[in-house]
Amino acid sequence: MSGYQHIKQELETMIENKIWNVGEKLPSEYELAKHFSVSRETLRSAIKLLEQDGKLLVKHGIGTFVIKPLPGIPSRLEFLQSIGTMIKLAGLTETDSKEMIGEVDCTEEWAKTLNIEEGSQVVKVERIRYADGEAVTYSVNIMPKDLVGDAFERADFSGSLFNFLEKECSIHIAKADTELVVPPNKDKYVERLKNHQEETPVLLMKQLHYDQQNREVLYSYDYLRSDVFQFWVRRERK
Amino acid sequence: MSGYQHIKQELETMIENKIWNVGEKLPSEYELAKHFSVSRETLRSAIKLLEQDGKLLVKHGIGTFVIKPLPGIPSRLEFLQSIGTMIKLAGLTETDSKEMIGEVDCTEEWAKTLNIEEGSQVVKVERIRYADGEAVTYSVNIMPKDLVGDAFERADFSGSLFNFLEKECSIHIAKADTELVVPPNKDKYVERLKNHQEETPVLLMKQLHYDQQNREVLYSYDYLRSDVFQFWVRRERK
DNA sequence: CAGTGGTCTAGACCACCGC
DNA sequence: CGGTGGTCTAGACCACTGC
Repeated sequence: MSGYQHIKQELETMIENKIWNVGEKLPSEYELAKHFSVSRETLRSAIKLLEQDGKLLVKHGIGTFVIKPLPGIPSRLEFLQSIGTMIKLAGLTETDSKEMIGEVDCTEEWAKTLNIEEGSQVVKVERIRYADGEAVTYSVNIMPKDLVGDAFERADFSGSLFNFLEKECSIHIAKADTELVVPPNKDKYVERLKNHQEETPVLLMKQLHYDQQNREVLYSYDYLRSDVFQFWVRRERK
Repeated sequence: MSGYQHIKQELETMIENKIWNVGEKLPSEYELAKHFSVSRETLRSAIKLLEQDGKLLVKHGIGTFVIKPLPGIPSRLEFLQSIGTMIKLAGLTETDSKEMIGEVDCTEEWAKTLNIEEGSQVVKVERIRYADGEAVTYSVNIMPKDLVGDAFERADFSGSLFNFLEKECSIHIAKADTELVVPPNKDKYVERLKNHQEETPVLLMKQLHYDQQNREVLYSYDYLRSDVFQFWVRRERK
C-alpha cells in the first residue's frame, strides 16, 4: 500500500481510538507531516481521503476537525451492486428460476436507451428470485446481441449476471443510471410478485448500465418487493 | 480561480470541441504539463477532477482517454436539494399551504433518529405543495427545539426550509440519509395527495438531515407524487 | 499579526504496460 | 526496453481566519 493510504489508515485508527474527540481539532498539517515523517503533500493526500469519507472536516485558515461518524448502512443505491448481492445483504438466501433466455427483436424503447438500431437483435433474460419460497424480485435484462454474441448458448448462465458478462464477454459493468418507479398495481411483472397479502408493495428500478468507457451495455427492469428490501441513498449538497 | 481548476476547464473545452474524439488517448501528462506551462502535479490535479466527473478514463501505464459523455439528468437523488428545488426542476410552479407549525412532544422514533431525549420538545412543520391546483407533495419536518429555538415564532417562514434554517438558526444542512419507501395506500398522508384518478402513485422519502459536522438536525417525511416527479440515481461500482 | 490550510514547483523514483 | 501514469519530496508563496 502506498504511503498516503497507509497514513490514512493510521489516522483512521487514531480517530477510532479517540486520540481526538468528535469536534476536536487535529494538529496542523505541518505538525502531522513531521510526526509521520512524510512531506506535507503526502499527509494532505491522506487527509483528503478521510474528508471524502466524511470523517474529517477541513476549514481553510482554521484547522481540520474530527466529525461525528455517520451510521453504516448495509446497502446504498449510489453503490452499484447486482441484485444477488442486494439479496445477500438483506440477509436472505436465494434460489432462482430462469423464466426465459433468448433472442428477440429490439423494441423502440430499448433501441433508444441502448443506443442501437431499432429492430436489431437483443438477448433477453428474465429471472425470478425466491427467498424462503416467496418471490422477491423479478428481473428483465436486455443486452445487445452484438456485445454478448452467443455467450448464453455457449456457456451456462447461473449466479451473477455481472460476473457472467465479465468472464464470458469481457464486459465490465462500471456504472448505471437508474430511475426509481412506483409501478402500477396491474403491471404484469408486479402480479408475479404478489403473495397472499392484499397489498404487496413493489419498487421498479429501470437501470441502464455502462461499462468503463460509458458504453451502454445492459438495460434492466428490476422489480423488488419493498417490504423485503430497503432502499437507502446518502445525499450530499453541492 | 486557481490554476488547476482553470486547466480543468481548458481541457473540458478541448474535449467538447473534439480536439480528441471519444476513445482517443490524450498526450502524456508530461507533454500536457509542458503545453500549459505548469508542473506535472498541477496538470494531474486537473485530470483527477475530470476523472471524477466521468469525462476521462486514466489507465496506469497506458494513458488517459476521452470517454463517452453520459446524459445529463436534471435531478439526481445523490445530490441533496430541497423539495422546492425539485419542484422547479420538474418544470412546475409551486404554491404551498402550511398545514401546521408548532411544538409537540417527541415520539420514540423521532428521538431515536434525531439522537435526542424521548419526550423533549420538537418543532413540527407540515406543508402541502400544489402545482396547477393539484397537491403534489406532502412534507412533515421535525427539528429539535434546542436547535431552532423560537425561530418559527420570531420570523416568518416561507419558501425554502433550508434557507430559513441557514439564515435564522445558522444551521447549514450538508447531507442526508434517505430511505425510499413505497407507502401503503391507506397512509393518511397518501390520502391527501390522491386526485380523481383511481390510483395515484406516491413515493415516500424518510430523510435524516445532517449539518457539516454530521449532527442530526432535521428529520423529514416527504411524500411525492411519482407520476409528477422522476427519481434518478447514478450508481457506481466500487 | 501569527497560524492555518490551498496551491504550485522541479525533480526524483516507482509501478505498470506493451513490445 | 521505453513510455505511461502513481507517488513522494522540500521548499516556496498565497489565501483565509481570528486575535
